[in-house]
This record gives sequence, structure tokens and C-alpha cells, in this order.
Amino acid sequence: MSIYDTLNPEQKEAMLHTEGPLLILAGAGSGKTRVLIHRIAWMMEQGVSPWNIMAITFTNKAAGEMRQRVNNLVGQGADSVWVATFHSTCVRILRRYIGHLGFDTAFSIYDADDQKTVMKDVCKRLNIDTKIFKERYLLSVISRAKDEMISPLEMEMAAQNDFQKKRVAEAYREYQAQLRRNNALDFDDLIVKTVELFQNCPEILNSYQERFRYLMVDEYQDTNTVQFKLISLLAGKYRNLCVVGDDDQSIYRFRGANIYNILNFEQVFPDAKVIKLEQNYRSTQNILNTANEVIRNNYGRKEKRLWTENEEGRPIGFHLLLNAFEEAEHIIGDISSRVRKGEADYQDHAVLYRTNAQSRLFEEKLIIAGIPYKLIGGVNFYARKEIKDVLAYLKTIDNGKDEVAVRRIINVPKRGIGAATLNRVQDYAGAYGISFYDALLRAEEIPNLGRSGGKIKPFTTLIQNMRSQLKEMSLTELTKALLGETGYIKDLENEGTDEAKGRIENIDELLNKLAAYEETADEPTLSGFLEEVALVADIDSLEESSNYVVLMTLHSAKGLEFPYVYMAGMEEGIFPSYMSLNGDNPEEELEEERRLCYVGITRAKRELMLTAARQRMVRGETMFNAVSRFIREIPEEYLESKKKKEGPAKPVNVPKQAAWIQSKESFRAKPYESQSLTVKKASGLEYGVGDRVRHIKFGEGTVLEITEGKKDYEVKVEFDTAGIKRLFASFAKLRKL
DNA sequence: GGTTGGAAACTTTTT
DNA sequence: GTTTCCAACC
Repeated sequence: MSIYDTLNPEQKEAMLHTEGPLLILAGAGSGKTRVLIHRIAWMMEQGVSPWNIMAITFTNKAAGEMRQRVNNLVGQGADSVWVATFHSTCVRILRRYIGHLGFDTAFSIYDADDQKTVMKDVCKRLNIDTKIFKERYLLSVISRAKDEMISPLEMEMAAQNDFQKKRVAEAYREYQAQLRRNNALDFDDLIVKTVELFQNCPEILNSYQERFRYLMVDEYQDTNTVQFKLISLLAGKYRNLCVVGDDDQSIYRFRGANIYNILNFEQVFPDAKVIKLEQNYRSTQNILNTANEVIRNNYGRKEKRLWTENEEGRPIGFHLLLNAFEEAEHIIGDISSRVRKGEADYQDHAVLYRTNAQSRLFEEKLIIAGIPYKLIGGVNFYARKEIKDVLAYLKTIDNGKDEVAVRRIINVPKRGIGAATLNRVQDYAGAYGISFYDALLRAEEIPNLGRSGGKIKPFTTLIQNMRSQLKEMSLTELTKALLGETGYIKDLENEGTDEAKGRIENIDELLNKLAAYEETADEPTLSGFLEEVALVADIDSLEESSNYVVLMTLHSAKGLEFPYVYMAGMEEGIFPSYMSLNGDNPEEELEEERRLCYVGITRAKRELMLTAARQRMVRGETMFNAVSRFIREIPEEYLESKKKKEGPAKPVNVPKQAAWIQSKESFRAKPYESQSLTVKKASGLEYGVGDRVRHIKFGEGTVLEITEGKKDYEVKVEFDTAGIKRLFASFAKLRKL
């Protein structure tokens, strides 16, 4: 029996079709990665050199998994197969050839933060009122333009006499000029510049066409126009292009993903073979039926219907809770009882939600219950202030033209160099046509700097020293030396707060990652590390072997599977989101939300539980949302619905916050009978001045003062580690010790 | 030049 | 409700 006998007929057909264009429409859980891996193995068996095979994914995690599985299946030679993400592929190409486009090979990669910094400066230079055009808006327009390969000039032409559009085009042009000056690329540029390179230098394109004779693209439904251009260029010579995707799982349209790449693939490649994979190996029939029923409500999709030989399974659970607190409590309680009964481990559970902001309540309940969990998303590790500071130092050492990095750390830790000084340096740099950092080197020559001029010297000396030691020291040693000389760690230690301690831990973690990079990389370089760091996503940190409950957004969950899946916040205005319902074209946006729902449902292997809350705090406001339309789209036969009885819940069961909300509501309803205070006073506070109390986040402390406000008590507490805080009693959830 | 307090924005999703 | 940003003060 060969390794290929485990594939079903369609999968095998896809595996065997190695020459010419191929579109695999792979439903959720239909084993598409299996097909790709076996396809690679098959090609190698047919004598194709692994060196000529390329597989492109979107996340490092997906790339890593594929690499692993290819290694396991074929062993010998598998290392030569190119498995990488779009972005890292482009970076590798650009590091070699970007000189042809007038950039230096030590270019920096700018993340969203850096982009915003640049854009702020652009707006200042062009006198753009950021009240009218927000930086975020300008950046999103620019990003969309890059996705569609529209240059600043083209945008300007298209603007005609529209003043507003012209302004945006100007901002775009200036933004690009700034990036160029900083020798930096943003994420979109990585792809755009690679396409540009190929278009300008046919001989370079040709060398890569020869190298990558067999191309495979995973999650094809999420590609945008430039990415498609990149793939078409690479596959242009041999046309051995295999794309795998599912139009029903296209959830990144908002970010420029072009769904027509998949819908029109057969028009672009008329000789393309199309294979549908509709047998699902992941979920129960009930889960699949539910997914099918929901996605059926979308128009303009490629018709397919998932089926499975798996058992029917349990019905989908739906619980309507009183509020978000109860929702979190219910879900966490459910998980812990299942684990207690020994039916499953923590790692078998995922809680999915629409927005990152919803994660907090789950975190709190999990902490209280003492359940290990992993939060995906939110603030990226590499986006944290202290990490960005250290990286900015490293970037400055690596790429002196990166002004954003230099400016970030020139006064961190405080060196007494302020805005006025920086402006003078900037003017000087502009007048002499040199980079910002080079101007700093000549600080003594700059007029009007006064005393501040002398403060610059120690900084540049430090950077120059580090640069000269780059060859003698390992990167880890260098970074440690840097932290020592700048006193960065010492400053944090002196702060002594929990927050500062956390920052030090994060920096230690960064040092660990640096050391790990130096051990594993073939040729560790500072540029190499910075690039690896720039391209990681939070999802990459998810390890299957660790036993924890996973919390993440529905978007992050794409491509993953869990035996037990909870989808929380199934309410109109939350999911589908308020933005999609009130956007420019609600129909289309609603379809994307529905696809997102489909993605969520199909993550579940054994059981799927949906929850909603009658009332919920959103941005400090209590919202009363109707149950999501997606719930109504599920036929009742698949659903096991449990709604909490109407009417006030028993006070014992209601958390303090809820009690407060309720009292606030009744206060609003009957303004003349001020009931709210009686509710509060009746329950009172279990602690008084001088008592020892515990707070979830701040730990133990002593109550210094209690003031009675209009609606709530304000408590002043001196925490042992977190210092003095003023808290509202109903929110602080202080416990007497 | 640095600190602090209050206003304003933020919450859709990310390589 | 939380975080970020900016202006007014030190």
C-alpha cells in the first residue's frame, strides 16, 4: 500500500494533476493541506527537483506546519522545497535585489505603528488637517491603492478636479517619499516592490521562474490583486500553478482580498482544471448542516455542499444569557465541568468572538477559575512599547536611514533632547540633503543648538560603538550591552511597579528569542532577526501541545480546528458587526460577516455552542441587542436552544456590575424615585477603611478612604505592589481578606 | 524640556 | 470603559 491510497478520488485527482493550472475548491475540513503535501511528495517521486517546488501560505504557522508535514512524509530532499509566506518570500527576494529599485538592502520593515508615525509627519508637512483626514483613513486608502497596484501618480490623475482626492494622492506621494528617505518598506510595499522588481528586471524574473517551476498557493481566496500579479508573474513561464481555496471562507475583503481571484480563475486560465473537495473529515453532520444552512444565504458563491461520513453528533447549543458577565461565566463553567468530568482537556476548547475587546471578560473568569488559557491577538508582543524601543535601537544600528527608529529612541531613556532640538537637526538634514542620523553625527556644526547639542554626542557615540562591535559580539551580547549602557533595564527596575516588572520580563523574552534565532539561523544577522520579528503574527505562537483554553477572534481561527468551539456574542451589532450593518454597502459586508460565521462554525469537530447576551456594555454604554440573524438562519432541528427566563434574576446570581446596571436602568426609568442608592446601600460594602482587600489585577492592599458618590462608592486603596489607586466599588470587585 | 490632567477617540477583522 | 493624545503648567 502506498502513501497515496489514503486519499479519496477527488483528492487523488488533484494530486496527480501536476502540469498546468489547477483550481482546488476545498471546503472546510476537506483535507486540502493533505492534498498539497501529497502533491509535493508525488511530484518528487516523478523526478521533479524539490528545489523547483514552491508553496506559499499567509501565516508563518501554516508555513511551519506544512514544512513539518512535508518533512514527515518525504524526508529526503524536503528541505529544498520553498515553503514560506507571501511576505517572507518577498523579503528574501528583495534583500538580494532591491538595489535595482534604489533602496539599500538593509531596509527596515514598518508595522502599523511606524506607518502612523510617518503619516503624522506627512500630514504636518502637507498641512493636512487630521480632523478631516484621519491618519488611519489615509493609510487605509493608500493600502488599498497598493493592493490594486495604483501608484501615487495614477491616483492623482484619477482624482481629476476632486480636491479631496487630490489631497489624498498628495499624502500618498509624500508618504512613499518618506519611506524611501527612511530606506523602509511597509507590509504592502513588500509585495508591490517585488512585482515592480520583476517588471523592471526581466532577467531576475526569469531566474525565479526557472527556480519555481511548480507553484502552490494556499488560502487562495484571501489573495489580493498584487499578490495575484506576483503569482501570475512567477507562474508565467511554466504555468504550473495550483491554487487552493474556498470562496466561502474569504474573510479579508476589507483588507483588499479580491474574491474575483478565485471566482474568475477559470476566465484567466481557460485551460484550468477545477476540482471540488466536498467531503469533510472534521466535523459532525449537525455542525456541517448548520454551516451549510447559514452560508446558503449568500449569493454569488460557487455552489458546493459539504457532507461527511462522520456521526450525526450532538445538536448545536444556543444559550441566551442576561448579560456579558453571565455569558462568560456560562462558557467558562461549561468548559470547566467538561474537563472535571474527564470528557476533554482544556486544549480541546476554543472561545471565538468578533472583536478583541470581547476577550477581557473571558480572561477574568478564566483567571478566577484558575484555568490556563492562551489569548491570541490583541496587542502583538512585538508591538509593545518596551519591545519596540529595543527594536528601534537595533534598527538604528542596522539601518541609519530609519528616521522613525532614531526619533523613537533618541530621548529614551531621557537624554534631555526635545522637540525644538530635533526640529533644528531636521532642518539641518534637509538643508544639506543628508539623513537625520547623519545630521546628528554633525551636531556640533548645527547652529542654534546651544546646550542641547552636547547631549546628542553620547547618543551617537553609543550607536557608533555598537555598530563597530557588531562584528565582534553576538547579537544577544550586543543587545545586553545596549540595555546596560542605556540604563533601560535599570530605569524599569527603579520604577518597581508590576507594569515595569512585566516590561522587564518581556525584554528577557525578546533576548530569548534573539538567542533562539542565533542558534537556528544559518547566517544570523541583525537584519535577518529584525525581519523575522517584523513578519510574525500572533497566531504563530499557538502551540498544539500545550494544555490551555484558546481565546481568539473568528478571523484568527481560520485554518484551525477544535473539538469544542464556543462562539460568543451572537448578537446583531456585534456579529454581524455594527460597522457591516451601517457601512457603505451593507449587503456585501453582511455576506463577509456570514462567511466569517461559516468559518467559525466549521472550526468545531465535535460540539458547537453559541451564546448571546440580552444586554452588553459596549464602549461604556449598555446595549440591548437582538439575537444575531445567523442564529435565525439555523433550522431549529439542529439547535438545542436554552433561553434564560424573562424577569429579574435572583440577586445572589447577579454579579455586582449587573446589579449596578440594573439599578442604573431603573433609575433612568423612574427619575423621581431614586432607587439606585437604596439598592447600593442595602448591599453595602463588605470592607471599611483600614481593611485589607484583594483586587484581581492589583493584588492585595489596604483601604485608605471610602467616599460616597452619586451612584457608587469610590474607594482609595494602597496596593502593596501597584501603589495607590482610586476605584469604583462596583467595578473594582474588591474582596475583604 | 518634562509632567500632568483632561479631552477625545476608540472597537472590526491583520501580514 | 480604556487608552491615547495634547495643552497647560512646572
